[in-house]
Amino acid sequence: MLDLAILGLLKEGPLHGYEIRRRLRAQLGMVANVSFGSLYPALARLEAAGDVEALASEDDELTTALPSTGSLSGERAAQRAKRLVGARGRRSRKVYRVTDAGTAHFATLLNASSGTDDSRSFGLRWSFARHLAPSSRLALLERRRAQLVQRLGETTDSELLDPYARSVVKHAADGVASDIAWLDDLIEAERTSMSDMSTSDRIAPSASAARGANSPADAGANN
Amino acid sequence: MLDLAILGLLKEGPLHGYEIRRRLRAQLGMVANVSFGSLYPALARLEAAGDVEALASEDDELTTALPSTGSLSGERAAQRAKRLVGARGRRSRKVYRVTDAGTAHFATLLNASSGTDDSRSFGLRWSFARHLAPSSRLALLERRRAQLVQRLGETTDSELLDPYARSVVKHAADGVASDIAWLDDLIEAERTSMSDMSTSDRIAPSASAARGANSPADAGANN
DNA sequence: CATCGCTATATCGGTACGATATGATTACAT
DNA sequence: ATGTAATCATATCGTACCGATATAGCGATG
Repeated sequence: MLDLAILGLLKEGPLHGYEIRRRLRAQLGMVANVSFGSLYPALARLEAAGDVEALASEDDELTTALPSTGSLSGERAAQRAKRLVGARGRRSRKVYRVTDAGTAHFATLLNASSGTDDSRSFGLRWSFARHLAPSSRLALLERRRAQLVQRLGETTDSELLDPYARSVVKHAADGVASDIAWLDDLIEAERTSMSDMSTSDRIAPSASAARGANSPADAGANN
Repeated sequence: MLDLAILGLLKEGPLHGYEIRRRLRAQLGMVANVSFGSLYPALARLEAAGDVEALASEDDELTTALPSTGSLSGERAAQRAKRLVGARGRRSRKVYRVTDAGTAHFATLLNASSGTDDSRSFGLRWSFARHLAPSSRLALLERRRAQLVQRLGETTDSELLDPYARSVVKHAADGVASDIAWLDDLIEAERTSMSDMSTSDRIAPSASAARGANSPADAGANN
């Protein structure tokens, strides 16, 4: 569940652990709240499995790609270059790059029909939906919708609970209903996108639900 | 986080593990989805800590208090009573009862201002809010509200995300906003309840937000 | 210059989950 | 009646994640 986030971020370029966490919290902080205690073991696990590999931390074009560490303005850079000989920066940060096996593993995780189905897991999957084929996207949405409908059906909204507990259950059920409505919107958008793709020209640069997504499908649809 | 649920359920009467899980999923399935792999270790942990103690499984007034196991209609009951001599039932189920130390621990957990603050933790806490003093209830609500407001503020809703990820972040932010609105309603209800309590008679059996809750405050307000 | 804060990696203990094993009892079909 | 499927009930194992903590280099502030 965390391997997916790491591999998905690393697909856009090599990063080190601290920066992975920074970006995950900045961009997907609402969805995945990852901590160091899980991130570094996950990176070690992925490296042992051959899904990622550690670069030698050359920090040649890495620091230029990371404006966050910035504030090195000329004189600072010279001072730093004089102090740090060769290939070691502040604390020898380990920069990871995704391998081919890691790309395959990412596709497997993203496309997996089983696994845990809590809201954070789905949110993470859907935030990488640009790497899925349109049919897989639709399947993922409808699978998730069926799960939520089942959850709503299992709600007993019984009156034997005190008002506080009942309030919690009611609010949670409202949240699930809101999720279902959201999924319905997404499903409709995906459907119209697919029909637009099939009926119009191959290159239709506007009015698509997936506008702005590069490489619309690089993970095979295995179902 | 699970100790709270177990102790809260056990406050209403002794139960065995399987039944604890059954009730938690039936009543608070939206909030706490507990599994055996965490429930039984938690029970053993609580027993080792002295917060609960195991009864000898007499199943005299326990099975009568559990209509779920039912369908024992006369003849079945006689057959069963003949078969099972004395104090052991189907699989020697261990019935737990909360101790005084467990009650104190429950109050501590419920009243704790620190600890994890995810939505499931708060939902569980609030579903036992009848055991809190009104001032503690209000403090809990406003603490949670401040956390959610901060979460919303940290959202960057940046446009550098692709439409799929942006949709997830947007929907999550909407959910947080909905939670804040819900909390505002609860805060207002608690405030009016407190002012009603202070301005009207001591015994006002109707028009209270906490109507139906027995023993309105048995956990001390420690803050 | 000393201390604080940020960057950066790593480990530890505890908590929770899913899968699985085991066994006893009940329901149901053959 | 007998087999067999389902349910009740407890327990354990491996794994994942989190919060707290340790360590350490470095820039900025006072």
